[in-house]
Amino acid sequence: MQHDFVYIRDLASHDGQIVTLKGWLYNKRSSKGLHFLILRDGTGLAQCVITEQEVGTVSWAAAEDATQESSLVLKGLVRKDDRQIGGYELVVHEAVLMQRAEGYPITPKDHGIEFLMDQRHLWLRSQRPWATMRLRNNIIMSIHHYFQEQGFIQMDAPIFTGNAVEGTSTLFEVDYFDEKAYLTQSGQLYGEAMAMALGKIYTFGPTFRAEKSKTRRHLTEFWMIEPEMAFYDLAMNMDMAEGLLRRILRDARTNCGTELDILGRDVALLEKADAPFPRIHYSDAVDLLKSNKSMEMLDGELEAAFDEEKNLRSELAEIKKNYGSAKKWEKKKFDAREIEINQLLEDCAERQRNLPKWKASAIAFEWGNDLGGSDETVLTKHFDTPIMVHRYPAAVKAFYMKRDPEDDRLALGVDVLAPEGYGEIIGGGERATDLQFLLDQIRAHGLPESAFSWYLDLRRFGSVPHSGFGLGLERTICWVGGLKHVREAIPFARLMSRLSP
RNA sequence: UCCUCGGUAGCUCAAUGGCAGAGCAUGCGGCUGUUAACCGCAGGGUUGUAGGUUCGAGUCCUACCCGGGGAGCCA
Repeated sequence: MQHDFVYIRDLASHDGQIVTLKGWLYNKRSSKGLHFLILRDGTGLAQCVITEQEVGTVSWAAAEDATQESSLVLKGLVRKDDRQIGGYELVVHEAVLMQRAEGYPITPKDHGIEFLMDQRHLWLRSQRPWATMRLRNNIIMSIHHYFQEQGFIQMDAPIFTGNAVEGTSTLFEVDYFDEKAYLTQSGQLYGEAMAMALGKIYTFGPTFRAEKSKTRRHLTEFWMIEPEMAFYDLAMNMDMAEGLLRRILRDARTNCGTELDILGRDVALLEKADAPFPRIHYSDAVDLLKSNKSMEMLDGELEAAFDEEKNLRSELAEIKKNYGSAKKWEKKKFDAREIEINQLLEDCAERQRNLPKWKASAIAFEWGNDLGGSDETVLTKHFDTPIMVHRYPAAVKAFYMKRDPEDDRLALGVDVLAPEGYGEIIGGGERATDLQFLLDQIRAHGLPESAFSWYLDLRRFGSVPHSGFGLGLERTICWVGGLKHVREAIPFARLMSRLSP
């Protein structure tokens, strides 16, 4: 493709040349007869210097008038400058203002999450979303490469379904030509049919849950990757899941250095996570959860939260004491630090509330329960890598799970829990193969047998051992990128309280 | 649905029950190498809504509305 302009990303290869950049004004700093235009073009940021003496009146007026997010065409000389982020700047010879933006709402200053989510269509232009979307793209490509290189076939499950898969989640109901239909909560059962036809397949598509969950880990619409493999048992399934995650980690570290830097991600933690994942039997997980080691860890963190609060409060008192005699620029610093301290104090208070609850939950935990969110967090705090907890009590898992031949109370399921409190990013397991067992399970779960007749055909005609899992894309992006909320990991998040933009 | 925290200028936040403020953004002025540039001036408010207590309410009480993150459920 021939362009009459170059991208900021490619400036290094145009050192000393006259080029044209097209983009939007990200920020502007000015002095007399001089503007520093920070241009954004989707590939990166570049500082473009324009001097009144060296350009015509039309170009100078364009630079004078340009406001934040105005669209611009800038022609000039590419010059190496080590002070710049990209290492290069543009000495502008000619500037054209395509459109003058007025009142761009996102100023170069802190904003609250609600305001930013209302402006998501514009917020995507900012640095953090820019880095996040590029990381998302990289992770998506890692997933495709990983599966394609092993001969998997990508095929998608339907989005409209006639019945609930597991009978537990709340689904979105839609009118389907006067019939009830639901938006899919999982392509799992269809994936099994496709695996019986093509061997190894994976789906990659949207999934919908109508749960009223207001947390940093939940979306009502999210993207899920669900591989399904014929002739794979639980151990092979776990190998596949671990291989996928470690591939994602490796590719992100190789390809997304700039993005992870913008996101402020501690890359050393990602490096540590790229090591063999411990595989923990449910019973061992219960023991670890209730161990002295866990209790000491929780006590230690609670103590740390109180210590931190004490230090923050004395710093705050110190600031208030010195505020009156401070110079103006010092007061600005004090104000900023005070806001920061207030936020940290809220974090401390939350930990002080949560940690005793987590401890109580761990103490009260009994073999046979499902692991709750806090229990998972406690377990993962013991490790630097994701952990794979396998063989859960069958009672808390879906009807299609195969039972453990060594302990009929257990199902051959596995959850992969990411470190640093990110929690469950994969759920999966080995599927039941016996027709009569599945019929019994469907009845025991109170599910309509008729809806599963096609699924049961998979056991009537050449039933084989098979396994698979579901990977939550946004949760994975959060973990790799060190994000706080899944809503940052998708361009336009759909939440209980948000359908727009 | 429950628990918990919050709602003050366009944005981020201050304000012992006692004159509603700062920074950023915007406008104007100054400054020829700035890195969220800086300096000066100006405009900008029904303190979420409705009641109540009080000489006096942003602040205390009651109800409601909206939002944050946590439980349940899950990826």
